[in-house]
Amino acid sequence: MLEFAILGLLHQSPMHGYELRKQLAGVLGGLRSISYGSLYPALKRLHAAGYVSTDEPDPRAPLPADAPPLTGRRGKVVYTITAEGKERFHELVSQAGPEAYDDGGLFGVRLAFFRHTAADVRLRILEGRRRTVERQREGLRASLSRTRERLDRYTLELQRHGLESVDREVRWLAELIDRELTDSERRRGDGADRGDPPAPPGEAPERP
Amino acid sequence: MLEFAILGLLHQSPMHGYELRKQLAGVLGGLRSISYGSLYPALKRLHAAGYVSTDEPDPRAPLPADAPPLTGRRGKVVYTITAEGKERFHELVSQAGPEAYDDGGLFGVRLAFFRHTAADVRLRILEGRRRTVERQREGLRASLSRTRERLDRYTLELQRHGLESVDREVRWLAELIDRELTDSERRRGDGADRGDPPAPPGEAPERP
DNA sequence: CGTCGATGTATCGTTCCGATACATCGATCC
DNA sequence: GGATCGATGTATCGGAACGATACATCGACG
Repeated sequence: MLEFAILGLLHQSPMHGYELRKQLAGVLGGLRSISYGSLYPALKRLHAAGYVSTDEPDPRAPLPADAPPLTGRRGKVVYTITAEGKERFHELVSQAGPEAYDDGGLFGVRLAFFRHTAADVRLRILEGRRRTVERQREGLRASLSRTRERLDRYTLELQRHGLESVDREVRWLAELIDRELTDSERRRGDGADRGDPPAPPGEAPERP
Repeated sequence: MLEFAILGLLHQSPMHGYELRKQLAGVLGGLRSISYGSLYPALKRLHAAGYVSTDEPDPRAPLPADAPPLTGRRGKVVYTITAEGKERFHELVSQAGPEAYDDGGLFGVRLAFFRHTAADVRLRILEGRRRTVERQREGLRASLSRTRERLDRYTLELQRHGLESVDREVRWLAELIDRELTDSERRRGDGADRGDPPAPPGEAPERP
């Protein structure tokens, strides 16, 4: 999941790890942040795989068990996506399998980078997500109506609130799907009538 | 977090690991389930700490690198909470620090076992949770109004939906707190007027 | 009688998190 | 001038939880 998000952000511009973390929190809606204990290992993996490059060309002198103070020339590191990284990102961004929508976290990240995602893939992910959440909702409904009498009021409230949340998410997804369909239809119409380019919708208009 | 939930469930009756997992999923509202990769290590920890006991008295014969098929007499194991475990649970259930409400997952579990929690602790946890979520909401609002123009419509939708969810949670918590206060007042009144026992509210009425 | 789904125990490798240490730099305060 | 404080910044450690998987038993159903 992090792999996708990091490549997506670096795709826009090179960054420090610190900045990466802040952007990530912003994109995910502020609730879900990520910790350094995930970020730096992930960057290391991406670097090892050749998907990102650093400006500092590995000043990793061994110095084993040296002076305990260890004044270790801690320099700032700028991470840049490589050509292979961009390729990898476009490969990831065009996947629409269950892994893209079964996990809510990854789905959020996918949605945040929808502007790099083809229209048909967008639609498949949204519909997949809807089905997943609908199934959750049905399970929840069944469980609730089965055990309503045996639950104390706190557990009941918890489940009621959870069910309402899931319900709202389904409606939200339905709206997104609707808009997606309307846009694609309008785009087809325009394309046939006037030959407009099929620009992905929702792109922030460039402000010169 | 698991420690609390497991002890809470075993507090009601002894169970197999499998049953434990199902109950846990039910209590948490069906969305958040937990995997065996968490459950069995957690049970092992609790067993090592002396908080739960098993019926099978450890038939762990060494047999190192024996026959690869290894027909290993896999018996069912019933986990039972010990006296130390009950003590531990009551210790945990009376804590109202930030750890009880800063993490949403743990908060959910705490709420699910509110019927074992004293009224003042309940109130402190609910109010703490409300403050936490309110802070999240303010951060989200600020971030959204700051960056509204630069976001594409998908990210915007993501944040809008997130904000609405958080908003709903705040209102939900406010309702729970209100009820808590009303009940405690009513309870005081009843106690003074008629000497009713201070039974915790919301208990499922026993059906004989 | 076979096989299929539910019940059941358990581990492996991996991802991710929380806490923490260390370091630099600008602003603000006294 | 200098002290201190918060933001920026890199990094690791131990542990918690996950997803996938293997293995095993058993009742039901065709």
